[in-house]
Amino acid sequence: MAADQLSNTFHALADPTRRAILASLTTGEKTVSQLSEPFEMTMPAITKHLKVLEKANLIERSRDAQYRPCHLNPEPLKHIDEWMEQYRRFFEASFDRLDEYLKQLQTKKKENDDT
Amino acid sequence: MAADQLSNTFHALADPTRRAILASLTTGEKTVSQLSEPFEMTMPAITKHLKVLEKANLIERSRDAQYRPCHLNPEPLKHIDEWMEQYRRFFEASFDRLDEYLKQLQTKKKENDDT
DNA sequence: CAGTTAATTAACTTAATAGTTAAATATTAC
DNA sequence: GTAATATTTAACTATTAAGTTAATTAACTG
Repeated sequence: MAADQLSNTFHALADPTRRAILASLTTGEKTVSQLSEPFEMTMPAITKHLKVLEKANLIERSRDAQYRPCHLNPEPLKHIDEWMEQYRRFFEASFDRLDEYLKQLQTKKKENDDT
Repeated sequence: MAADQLSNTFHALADPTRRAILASLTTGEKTVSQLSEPFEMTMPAITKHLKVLEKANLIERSRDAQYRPCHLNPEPLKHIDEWMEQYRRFFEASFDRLDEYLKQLQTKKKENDDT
């Protein structure tokens, strides 16, 4: 695998199990057992996937008793988003961007209304 | 490699040579020789990279005499952008999105002024 | 300290990647 | 039809990836 960080990140994302793990971490920290629960795969396999995600800097780990909780680090995704910028004009009209922004504002508004 | 399209796309992007090829295609169609020119790599190696990009549907090819020109297909990048949506809130404040939209509007305006 | 739970490491297998060189194919140009 | 150019395919090598089972480490629990 190429040593550059963008390649590491894309490589880490090129596997459905790893993407599912990331998605699972959007709701907060999880232990390895919790993360492995949805998959028909042994724990060592999950450990390896976590190593790939960690190498790509997409997750960070801590220690809590026997547990090694993981949490999401979104930074590398931001870099992908920035890399994508040079291609946006090829697949996206500028007004779609506004649409999206307005949708986000509405979501924010609802969140604020709720609290 | 996993069979799903998103995995194929991420895999194709996980190599600096392939990303450089894509970037090169943003300025228009190129032949294989033209694409291989910047790289210290044999033609068959480039052919293989093109096959990976083609499998990911990131490029399309035609025939022009001996040449097999390639052009960019941005569709899979759009899918990545959509996939990314679930993570944007983790790395991006909503006003960044507005900033970007306004920048795009300015660019469009300039383009229109020029023509 | 003995036992249990959580997670990792080691050793191994199988398949896929990324590159090479040499040969083959397709098209044009004379 | 022969030669030249552009590109691909074949055959091979070395490395990495993704999974397994079995053994090990780390920390808690009684």
